[in-house]
Amino acid sequence: MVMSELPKNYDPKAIEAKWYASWLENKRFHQGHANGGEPYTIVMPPPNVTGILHMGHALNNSIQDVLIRWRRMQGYNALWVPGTDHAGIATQNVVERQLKKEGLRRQDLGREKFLERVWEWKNKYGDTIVNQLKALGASCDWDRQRFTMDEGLSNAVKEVFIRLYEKGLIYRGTYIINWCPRCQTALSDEESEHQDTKGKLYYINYPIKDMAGASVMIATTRPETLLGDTAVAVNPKDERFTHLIGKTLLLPILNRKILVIADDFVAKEFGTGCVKVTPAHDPNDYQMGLRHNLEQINVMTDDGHMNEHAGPYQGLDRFACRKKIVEDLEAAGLLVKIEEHPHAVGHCYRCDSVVEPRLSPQWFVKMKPLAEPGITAVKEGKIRFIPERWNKVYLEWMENIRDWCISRQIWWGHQIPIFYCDACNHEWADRGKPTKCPKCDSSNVRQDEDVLDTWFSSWLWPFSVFNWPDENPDLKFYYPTNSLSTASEIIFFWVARMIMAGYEFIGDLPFTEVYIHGTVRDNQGRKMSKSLGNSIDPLEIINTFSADALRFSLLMLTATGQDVYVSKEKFEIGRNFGTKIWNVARFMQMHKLAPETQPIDVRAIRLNPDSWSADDWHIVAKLDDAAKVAQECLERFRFNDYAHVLYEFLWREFCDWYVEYAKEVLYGNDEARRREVLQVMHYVFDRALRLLHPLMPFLTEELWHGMGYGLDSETIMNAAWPKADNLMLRGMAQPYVEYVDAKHDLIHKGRQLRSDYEVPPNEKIAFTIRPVDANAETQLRNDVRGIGQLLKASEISIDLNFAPEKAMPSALNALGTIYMSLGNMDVEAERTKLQAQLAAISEELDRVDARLADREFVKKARLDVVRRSMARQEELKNKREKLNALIAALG
RNA sequence: GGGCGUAUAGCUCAGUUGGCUAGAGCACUUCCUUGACAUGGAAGGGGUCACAGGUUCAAGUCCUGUUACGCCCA
Repeated sequence: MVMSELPKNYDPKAIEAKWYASWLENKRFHQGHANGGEPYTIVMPPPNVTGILHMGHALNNSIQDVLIRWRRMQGYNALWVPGTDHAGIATQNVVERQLKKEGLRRQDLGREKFLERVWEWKNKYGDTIVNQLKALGASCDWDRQRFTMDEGLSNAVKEVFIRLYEKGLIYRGTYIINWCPRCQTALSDEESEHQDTKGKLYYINYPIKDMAGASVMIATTRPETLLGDTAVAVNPKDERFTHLIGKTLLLPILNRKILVIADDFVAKEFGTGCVKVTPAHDPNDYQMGLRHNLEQINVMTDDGHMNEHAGPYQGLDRFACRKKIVEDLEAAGLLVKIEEHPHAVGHCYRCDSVVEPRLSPQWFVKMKPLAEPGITAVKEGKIRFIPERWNKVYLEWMENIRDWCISRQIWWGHQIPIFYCDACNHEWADRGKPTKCPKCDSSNVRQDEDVLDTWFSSWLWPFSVFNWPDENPDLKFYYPTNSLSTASEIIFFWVARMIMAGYEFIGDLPFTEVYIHGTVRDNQGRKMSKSLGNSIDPLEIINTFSADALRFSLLMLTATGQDVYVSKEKFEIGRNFGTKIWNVARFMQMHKLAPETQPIDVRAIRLNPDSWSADDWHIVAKLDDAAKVAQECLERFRFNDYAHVLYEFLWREFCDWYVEYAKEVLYGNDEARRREVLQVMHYVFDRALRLLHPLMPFLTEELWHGMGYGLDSETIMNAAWPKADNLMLRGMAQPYVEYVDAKHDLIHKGRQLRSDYEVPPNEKIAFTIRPVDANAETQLRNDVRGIGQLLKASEISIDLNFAPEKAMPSALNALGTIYMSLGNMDVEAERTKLQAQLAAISEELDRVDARLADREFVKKARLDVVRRSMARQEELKNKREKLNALIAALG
């Protein structure tokens, strides 16, 4: 037996570091197509290079690690591909902040030098989160770690852009886009986050030209944009205003002449029914502008200040301008009123600035044609969201998909592979870095300045990590991948787009299952965020408890797809569980066989069921149950139930019952029994460790070796996943399982008697059991010592004909009636107790009687339900009879 | 405005296709340092399953409505 002595205390820090290093050194996570087998693939949602591990990452990556470790043990060619995302705006912001401390702007460095700085930053800090994932125990194939801006992935991006461009699905156009004045770039619709804001609705009079004193009242939430108004619109069906259509108004302050137009878009109910039209600053107004041929006047600069079209307000910040213009309108007597108006305002998802809808020339992807196959795939169930409800959210978005603004006015990212010839105005896409115009041969050639949206590289992730467009065996083997685990926030940004890219460029779906986990929140239900200061640092938890504790607790608390509320104390669950397992392992090690006997080969245990006690059968059957349930839970992404079943099995069934019961044997001197009980323990514990391994990889690996279950050259990572449903075993075990469950109840009842009569735990006391029948008698007789041990009994008598001579505290059980010998007892208290039980039983019996008397119930309920009711009725009647007898016996 | 989610013990949550006496962890009460473990053991208290209707032999579970909170989209 290769068994090393386990130290008294578990030291997770040293052990976790040791095993992770060993796994890496032995390339345990590495996989390739050449190893064959059935592939099981997960691509990790690439965290931002600027990222630091938060609870959301910890949860998501624990989930993925559980899945991949489980499949690996099942014998799949399991591959988990990690990587990081260049996170265009976020990373650029970080480096710009750094520059600012040096008193520099990126423009001071110029594009090339600035990019050098970003790469420097990336090389220095970009692996922070990757290293944190290692502390978590993530079993990713780090040899395959990718970065969205590495050479291969950049090629994939270029290839995709050019294919779409040549297909006519990428176009450049001037439209209203979401502009972040702080980041000074366009954003996609998804990157503009709507936040409910307590805004105001300003009612303003626009004087009618040549009609002194007459005016039209409009309502707006953004009064500063009136400087760019080129019309006022009313609904043509709105009789209140038909007389105004065609009239000329004087734009307040600027006194520019604008017309009143009629357009169906105007909602009669909103505001005053008259709306100002600002084609350069509002998407709806823009459309209206096109319909009516209105001028588009952009009144703002890139950084959110008013420009030369803003007249006296030029140079003011947009919000300062809002304030000023309202004051001026009031002074001019044109401001009618201000109302509170809660509404949603777009905010930049990177810097939280208020987004400015603004007319701007940008690149777009035409999405409708790309969406079609992705819609079909989910409708036909080829791709499945878990929980299912996300199907609807996804389909809703896909069916109403809008074109994707992909150009960003930043420097860090994939530069758009479009080139312009300034000599002949030719525009073309190019995979290389052309220096000459292919049309006129001029060298007056420049590349488009913009870079692509970060998501334009992430949407290719499931195949670009396998070096697409290069056709290669890994790509063939591992694509499509299997499970994708991610948060709901990212369904539109990423999941939907990956599906579209998969179909468009590979002609096949990127994954078959999308598990959407919940959001990690604090105890008050708030999202964890830096600004709220309510985040719990996973690394701090790993430090105070362990990575295993973090993983176990987190998953134990996460019901499928529901949000998780965590606080530091909750991680004690995992820590305590780990300690419990550690200690039971130490207990097993304490018990050695006599030195002259052949040692147990824990790696090749040959069980002897012929010599088993009921408890041996019971624990082996319960292990089989646990394996079965664990398997089902993992297949259905029910991680909390998976954690729970192992917790229950190891702590309750194994430690609390089986081990306690085994002590009677282990401290005895029947060597054959000692041997077999130890064998059963090792058999069960080995398998339990394997079942637990995906959740608590470090502790299980340490114990698996410590107990001698694995050789130095092996790892529990590759040990076989215990198969469940040993039908023959289950059939044979069934009677024992029923008996032992009843025995546990009997012991519980005995302990209740002790507690009821305040017998101190360390005081031994005699019990007598009157079995219900001869069969129970035999079983109990075989078990008296074990039962006595758990009841702390001085003596246990089994007596089929026991009749107490004087009043004794007693309790009923399926196996018999248990009596406790007490010097002198409070008869009245015992009577009260038994009568309370009798009342409860009678009450329930009445309900069951009534149910069974109901013909409709008997006729319509399922057979097994009726049967169970009848069995219960019998049982209750029985119990009532016996309780009456017990009460009578009290005298 | 539309959609989704949640409401079960003091707290945080499970509860699968309706069917035994609604469960767990934490917290709480009492007792216990017995030979794995006090990061532990034993026993216990605590629930009108948000509210109002309905369907059904049977509803925490299904349907309708109401309220509260949260999220997403416009």
